[in-house]
Amino acid sequence: MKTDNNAPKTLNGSTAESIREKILQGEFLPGQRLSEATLSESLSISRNTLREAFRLLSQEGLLKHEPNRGVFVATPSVTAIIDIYRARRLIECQALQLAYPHHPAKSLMRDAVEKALRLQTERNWQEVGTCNMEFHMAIVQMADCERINQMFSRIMAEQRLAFCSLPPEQLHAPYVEQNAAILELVEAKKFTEAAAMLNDYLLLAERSVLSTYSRYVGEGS
Amino acid sequence: MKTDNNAPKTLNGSTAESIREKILQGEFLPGQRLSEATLSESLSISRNTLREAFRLLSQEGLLKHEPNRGVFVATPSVTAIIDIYRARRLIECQALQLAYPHHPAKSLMRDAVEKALRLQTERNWQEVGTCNMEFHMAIVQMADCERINQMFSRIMAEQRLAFCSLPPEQLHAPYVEQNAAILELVEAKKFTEAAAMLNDYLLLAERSVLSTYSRYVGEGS
DNA sequence: AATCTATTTTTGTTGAACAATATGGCTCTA
DNA sequence: TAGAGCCATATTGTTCAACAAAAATAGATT
Repeated sequence: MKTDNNAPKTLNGSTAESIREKILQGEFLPGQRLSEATLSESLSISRNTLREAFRLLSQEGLLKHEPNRGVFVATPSVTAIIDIYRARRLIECQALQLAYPHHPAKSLMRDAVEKALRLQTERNWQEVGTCNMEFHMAIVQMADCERINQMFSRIMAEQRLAFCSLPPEQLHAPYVEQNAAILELVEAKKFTEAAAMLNDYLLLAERSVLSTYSRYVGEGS
Repeated sequence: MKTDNNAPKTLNGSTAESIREKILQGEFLPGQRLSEATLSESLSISRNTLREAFRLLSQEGLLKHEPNRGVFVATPSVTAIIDIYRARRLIECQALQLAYPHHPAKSLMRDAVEKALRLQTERNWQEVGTCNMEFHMAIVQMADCERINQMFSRIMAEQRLAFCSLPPEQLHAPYVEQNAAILELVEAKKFTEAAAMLNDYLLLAERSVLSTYSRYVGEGS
């Protein structure tokens, strides 16, 4: 087993990683403008290096680059949320149908569900959300497709960004049991039923997120 | 109708566009190393600007960035081709199943098929290949999902890159009729059958490409 | 209040410089 | 001859200072 040495080897790479983290951690808020002068000084790096990191993150969808105006933390709009859930339904449900009985990702699903159940009793919603993401990431891994995995993790990062503007409380709570139910169907090798349930799950989640979103935020661009 | 002003407004953006074009046109060959000093001089731009363009294209998958070694035109390996076709089957077939009768993308499919049939008689394989790509792009657009469209066009760019190393002759020829048959099923609103046929089509295409590939190229990394 | 102009700020781009890392060739040794 | 270590070289990574170009701001004019 090789150590997955994914650590960035260049300064612009590690800078991108650091900014990515700050965005997902909520330190940089959606819509916020990131000034080259200010940020490069506060990170003690040159403007050029920072700009390279910006290009990396823009292509990932976490930053939005407006020529001659600056880079901004992406602000998921209502249409973006709809689009994200549409992509998720397409990818996740199909991945689940392509699954086979003893796929290694199944244990990842189980781990995620059990961990979520545990953390739910502690009311640790932040971590429950992470488990939920891991669960769905595991579903996608069933398709055994590297490119799909990669695009999906980007989509989930974008969605996580949308959640930043929302109250974290019960957003994930009702879904832990749903995940458990889906896992049960998978373990019973009823892949088609599992996919159908997942589809309903995602439709419901979308409606819930959208209504919460429109209550807390005005309108997306 | 607004003019889709997609033209890059910055030099690093237009540089990326220009390099992208040269890669897809075969001017830059897979595996080739792009020297910062040489390229920046031949394009009459500064190294820093070129590096920003490199970061853009690396994230698109057209270039591979190896820290401290340089950037190389991506070289699709056998495993990459397998992965690409797996992603295509997942996305395209599902998009086709999600289609509805009067979707605007259907006319795009028809245009692509008719144009391909015309160009086929002229033995213009280069353009036939482009039509084939447009046909499959149109299929994906049936899903009405911007993020899926975007990732798919990246995947197709990567595949086109793989085709650069291959003789262009009959790679697309037998598929024009297949596309026409799929279109017919779609127009007859038999979406599930169309998806099934597309799946077979892609499995066959994968086998064909792989055998051609292994005949012309040794082994991927 | 709205428009235009001038000022200021910020981004875009450049060139030179140096540090850090890989490359290639060299010698030395076994 | 094959391989290990070492040096010179080339390339990438990063910084800095400067200026051009575009956008944001403020002020003056109508």
